[in-house]
Amino acid sequence: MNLNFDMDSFINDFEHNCQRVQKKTFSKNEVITTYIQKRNQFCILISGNADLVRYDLNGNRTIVEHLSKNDIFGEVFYTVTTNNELLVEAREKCEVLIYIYDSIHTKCRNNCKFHNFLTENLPELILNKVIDLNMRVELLTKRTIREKLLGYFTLLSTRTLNKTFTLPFSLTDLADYLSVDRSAMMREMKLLKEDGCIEKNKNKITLKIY
Amino acid sequence: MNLNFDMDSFINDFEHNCQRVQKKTFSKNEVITTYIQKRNQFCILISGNADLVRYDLNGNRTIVEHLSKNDIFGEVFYTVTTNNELLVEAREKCEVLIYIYDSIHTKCRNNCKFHNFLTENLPELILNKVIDLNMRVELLTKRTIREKLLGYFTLLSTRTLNKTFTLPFSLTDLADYLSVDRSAMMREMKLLKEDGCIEKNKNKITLKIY
DNA sequence: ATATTTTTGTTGCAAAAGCAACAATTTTTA
DNA sequence: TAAAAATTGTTGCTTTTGCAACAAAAATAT
Repeated sequence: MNLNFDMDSFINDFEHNCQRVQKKTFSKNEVITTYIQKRNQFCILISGNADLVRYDLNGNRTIVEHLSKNDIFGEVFYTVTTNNELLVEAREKCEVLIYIYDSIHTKCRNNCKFHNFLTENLPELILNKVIDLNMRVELLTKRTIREKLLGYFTLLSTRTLNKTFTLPFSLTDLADYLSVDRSAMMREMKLLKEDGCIEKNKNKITLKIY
Repeated sequence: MNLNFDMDSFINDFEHNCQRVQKKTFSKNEVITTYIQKRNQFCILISGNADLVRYDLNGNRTIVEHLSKNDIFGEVFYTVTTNNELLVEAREKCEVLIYIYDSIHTKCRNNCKFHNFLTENLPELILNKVIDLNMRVELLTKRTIREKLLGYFTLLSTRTLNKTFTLPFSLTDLADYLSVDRSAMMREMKLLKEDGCIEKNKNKITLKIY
């Protein structure tokens, strides 16, 4: 995600002098956090990528969000009404800033770097989150698997400024992300190839239309 | 939506001394704004309610968002990549604050009330937006019409603290909101009644389970 | 390097959802 | 208040999607 400020240099300079912020490292497949109880946790993904996943009662897995560098997450963004469990799973080695707060407004007593950073940049971080979520809603409201696939491919193509791009995750995960059955998605993908809409080998896709 | 600050009293006191903010009134069915071109429009719905709708190439209408008092909207929240048109339609008489800005950071030269208000309260307003959107994603990722209906009803029941509640829009709109075919939704609703999961007359629903 | 696990690709069949069409009711408008 | 428009409710049929199961390929772990 493109930011108007330099997160990296902030992170490099960041001294850990605030009791309420921690920097933690997670290895592949570790659970970074869960959204079970309300504890006002707010996290920033500094490096790596992760997924927010939900397992429902029928055993379906849904990738609710795919998180990459500079994305924010945490149960502050949720009213925990669901009866399904939400987990954030590291997809590769991840560095995460974890922060607990009472309110967005509450400033740290010692006027620490991190709080100044937050006050300054939170609106932009959250705004980016809203933009991401709106694109997610756009995708999910599409009526057919074909439209969802094409919509997602168009998104990736636009982002990379290239008709050819690599999927950020496996096809199994893609189905869980689009919230559709994997075999049905594979079938539709085959049809898209046959119709000349896409080319595909492995996780590399080329959009032939639009 | 419950806010930690008093929007109403701000609005009442609000004097229109900033060139970049306008307060406008719209009557039922008027188009409040469109998300066609990038012009950094950011709006706050002061009263009434409205829908953000999309019409796709197959003639399907989707209610992307249902907006009510204190909700924020505008194309700042969108990267306009879609080829479908997005419109905000007033569902009843609406009062709207419309604001154009270069960046969240840019402060008004005359240090006006509105800008102070924004600086102070924007994080909370946007945070609420994120929470809403996450619930929306939760709903849309559900796999069946039945699950979507029950999920939505549970949401309304939780919000109103009551097993019986009135839908905020017509059944036709509900289908467009859940992004499913209306007749299929009606059929599922009938089954829900037959299975004793809900009771229903007109737009009043009672949840019998959970 | 080999065994194990995960992912990919495929299919037949079943279930769910979409489409079209229409009548009945309710709401809106003239 | 009568006419027009929109919403609700329903159904038969078609299409799409999901499910289950399996083989092949690839990735991962031992």
